[in-house]
Amino acid sequence: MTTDNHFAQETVPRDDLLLEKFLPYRLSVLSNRVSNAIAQAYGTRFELTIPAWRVMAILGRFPDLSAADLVEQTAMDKVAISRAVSSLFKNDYISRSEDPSDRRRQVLNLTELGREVYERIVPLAQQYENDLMSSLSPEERQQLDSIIEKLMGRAQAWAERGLID
Amino acid sequence: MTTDNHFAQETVPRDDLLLEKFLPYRLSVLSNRVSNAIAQAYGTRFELTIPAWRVMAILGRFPDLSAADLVEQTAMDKVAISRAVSSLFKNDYISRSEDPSDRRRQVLNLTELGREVYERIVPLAQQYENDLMSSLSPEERQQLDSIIEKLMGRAQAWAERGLID
DNA sequence: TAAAATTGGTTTCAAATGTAACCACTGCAG
DNA sequence: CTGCAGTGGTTACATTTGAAACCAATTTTA
Repeated sequence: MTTDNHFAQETVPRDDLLLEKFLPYRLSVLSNRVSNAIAQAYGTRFELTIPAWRVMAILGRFPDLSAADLVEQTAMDKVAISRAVSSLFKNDYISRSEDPSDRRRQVLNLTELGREVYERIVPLAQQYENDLMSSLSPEERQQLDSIIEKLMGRAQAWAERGLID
Repeated sequence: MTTDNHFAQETVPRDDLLLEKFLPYRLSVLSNRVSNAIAQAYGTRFELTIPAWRVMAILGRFPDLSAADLVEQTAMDKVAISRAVSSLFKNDYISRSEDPSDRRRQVLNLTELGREVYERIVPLAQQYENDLMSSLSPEERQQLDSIIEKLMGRAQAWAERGLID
C-alpha cells in the first residue's frame, strides 16, 4: 500500500470500481473509437492499414529513413514496421534502396505515387483531428496537450521501471 | 471542405502532419501503454485478460446481468464478451444460470471465488489509476474528465452519423 | 397459430498481432 | 585475418481478434 490509509482495509466502506469513470478504460474506448473510424477512412479509400499509414506519415516528413529509424520514431514494433514496409513496397507507395555503406540497411522513401497518396491523406487526417478538436476550446486543447504529456510520462515509467507494487 | 479557407488549396504552404502531435496517434500510444501495463498486472497475478477483467468489474457492481447487458454496458464486442464469459466460467469466477423466463438468456454473477478475486483486483486497478492521476493536479483531473467526455461525444457521432466527408 | 423476423449467444474462419527464432551483414577483439 | 557479439530486417508460429454464419428460443404479424 503506497498511500497512507488511516482506516483498516476491511472496515472501510468498499468503494466499487466505476468502470465508466475508470481512466484506463475510458482512454481505451476513446482511442478505439477514434482509431477505428480513421482506419476505416484510410482503408476504404487507399487500402492502408494504420501501421502503413503511420509509416507514410513519417516518411512524408523525413525522407531516407531505415526501418530501424521508423521503429524509433513511431515506437511501433519491429515486425509491424517490417510488414507495413513490405506491403507499402508491394503497392508501390515506397521505394527501398540499399544503403551502399551498410548492406543490411534499406533506405526508404515515398515514391511519386506514395507521395500523391500522402498528400491526399494528410488533409483527411487533419480533418478528423480538427473535427475532434473542434469540440474543445483553445484552452482545453492546450490543457489536453499537457495532460497527455504527463500521463504518457507516468505510463512510460511503468514500462521502464517495472509495474507498480 | 467544411472550414472556410480563404487561401487556394494548392498554394497554401503545405503543413505536414506531425505524427507526434497528432491526437489520434497520441491517444493510441497512451492507451496502449496503459492497457498493456495493466493487462500484464492482471494477467500475471490472476490470469485475467482485459475483457475478462472488465466483465468482472461490471458484474461486481451490477449482479444478474446477461451477456447482452454486458455488451451494452461496456461497448465491447459480442464475441469478446462471449469468450470472456466462458473463460471466466471455466475458471469458476462467475456462474451462469438459465433465465426461466427466457431460455436463451443466461444470468451471470460472480461466484464466491470470483468476488474474492474482484475484491483483490479493485484496489490494484485503483492503484494504477491513482498513479496515473497523481501526475495531474486536481484541476487537470477535472479538465481531463470533461475533455474526454467531449471527445467521446465527437467520436461517437462518427460512428452514428457516419464518417466525415 | 404458422411462417417470418428478432434476439441471445456460440462457433467458424480469416486476418492482424506479438514472440522468438532466424539469416545476412557489420564491426570489433584478439 | 578470424571469430564472435551486435544490428538490420524477415520469417515462422502461436495467439488474439473480428466478421459473418450459425443454432436455438422468442416475438411479431398476418
